[in-house]
Amino acid sequence: MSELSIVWFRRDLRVADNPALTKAVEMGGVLPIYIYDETDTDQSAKGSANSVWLHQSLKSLNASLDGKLRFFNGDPEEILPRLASEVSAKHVFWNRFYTPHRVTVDEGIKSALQEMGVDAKSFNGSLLWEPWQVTKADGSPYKVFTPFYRKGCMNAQRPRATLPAPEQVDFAEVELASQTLDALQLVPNMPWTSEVMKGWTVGEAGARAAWGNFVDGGLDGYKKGRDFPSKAHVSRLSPHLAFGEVSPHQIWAALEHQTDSEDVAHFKSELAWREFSYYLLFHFDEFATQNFNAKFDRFQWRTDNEALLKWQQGQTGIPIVDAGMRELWQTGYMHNRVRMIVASFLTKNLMLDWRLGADWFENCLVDADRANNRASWQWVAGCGADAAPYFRIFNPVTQSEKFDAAGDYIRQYVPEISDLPDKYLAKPFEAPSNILRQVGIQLGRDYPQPLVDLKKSRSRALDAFAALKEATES
DNA sequence: TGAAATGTTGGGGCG
DNA sequence: ACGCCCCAACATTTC
Repeated sequence: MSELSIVWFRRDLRVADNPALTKAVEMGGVLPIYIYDETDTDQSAKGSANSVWLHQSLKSLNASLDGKLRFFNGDPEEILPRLASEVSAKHVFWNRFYTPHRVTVDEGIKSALQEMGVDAKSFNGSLLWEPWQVTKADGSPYKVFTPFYRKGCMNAQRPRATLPAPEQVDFAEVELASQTLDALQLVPNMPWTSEVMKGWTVGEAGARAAWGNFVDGGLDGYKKGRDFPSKAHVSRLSPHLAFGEVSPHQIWAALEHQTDSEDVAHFKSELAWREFSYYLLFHFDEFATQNFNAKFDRFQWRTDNEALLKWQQGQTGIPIVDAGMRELWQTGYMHNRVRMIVASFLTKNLMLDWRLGADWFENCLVDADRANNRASWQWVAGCGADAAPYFRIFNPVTQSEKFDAAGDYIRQYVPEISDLPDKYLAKPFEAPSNILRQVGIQLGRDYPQPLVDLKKSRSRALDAFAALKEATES
C-alpha cells in the first residue's frame, strides 16, 4: 500500500528538479500544499510586487499539479502537524530555505513531526553548495567572496545532479478543508499590480523561456554587455530563480553544456554571488537587518523623508537615478548596473540608511530575494562583507556616460527630457539655458532640479565616513 | 563591480 | 635645431 506524503512548497515552485516532490512521488500518494504566512517576510512582503508574482507562480504550479495544490493561510508550525495528523501522512517533505529564522523554525517543525511518528525530511532545492559545507580550514565561514568561491565552493562537493520532472504523480485523495489561492489575497487591489506584470511570463515554463532567450541572444558577450542597461545581455532570470521556478542546479548544469568562455565563467560567478548572499545570512544571524561591519552602528544616517520619497518616485532630478527608480516601479525590475547606481546615490549622496533602500526594493521588485537584496545593499553601503569601500561613490553622470552613452535607457524611462541632446541628457542641470529653451524644458517645472549637488553631497559623505573611520580607530 | 586629484610622458605648435 | 608651453593620454595616488 502506498504511503501518503505531504510536499510543502515554499520558494521552490517547480516540478522539475524538485527533490522533495521527487521523493514524495517515490513513496506513493502525494499531497502538495502551500502555506501562506504573512508574518514570514523572509519569503514575501504582503502587498508587494513580489507577492503578485507569487500569486501567479502558485497558479502556474497548481496547473502543473493538475489543480491538486492545496492552499492554507497561517503559521506552518501550527498547520503542518495538524494536517499531517488529519490526513495520516507518513511523510512530510520540503526543500530547505536558508534564512536564519526559517532554519530555526523549520528545525522545530521537523522535530515536532518526528515526535508524532511522521517521517519529516528536508532537501536541498535551492543552493549549489550547502552553507555549512563551505568553510575555511579552521572551520570558520568565509567573509570574502573570491576565496569563498574559488577555494571554498570549488573544493567542496560538486553541485548535485538535476532531477527530471516526475513522469506521473499519484495524488492522494483526501477530505480536507483548505483555502483557495484567491483567498490568500496576495494581489493588492490596485491597477499597478497588472501593469507591473506585463512583460513577464511567470512560472516554470516562463523560466525555461527566459533561459532559452538568454542562451540564444545574451550569454555571448555577457561579461561586458551586462553593464549596459539598454542591451539584452542580462538573463532576467532573477524572479524565476527567486521563486524556485528554476533551480540554480538546472542553470549550472546547462552552463556546463556550454562551450567554456569568459561569459560562461562570469555568469557562473554571478550565481556564486547568490550563494554567497545566502551563505552570509546563514552564518551571521542578524545580517539582514544589522550592519555586518559593526563600526557602521555609529554612523549618523540622515533623516529626510522628503528625499526618500523623491528617490522612490524617481523625481531626484538625476536622470539615470530616476530612470532606474521608474523602471523598478513600472516593471518590478531594475538592471543590475542601475541598482548599484541608485543604491550608491541613496546611501552616499543622500546619506540615507541602506535599510530604507532595501525595504523599498523588497516592496517593488518582483525578484525580491531577502538574501541577495540585503547582502547587496550592505555591499553598496560599505558595511557589508567584502564590501565596496566607503569612498567608492558612483557619479551618476559618469556612469550614464559610460554605460548609457546613447541615452536609450534614460529616454525610455524619463521621456520628458528625451529631446535633450545626448551631451546634456544625463545632466540637464548643466545644460545652457538656450538649449533648454530650444527643447522647451524648464527645470523645476518639466523635470526636477537636482535633489542634491553631486559634488557637495559626495564630499559630505566622504567627510562623514572618514570621521566614522577615525572615531572607531582611536 | 569608482572618481577625482595629481603626476608623467610625449607630440606638436611656436618663437 | 632647440627650448618652451600646452595639452591630451595615460598612470598613480588619494579619498
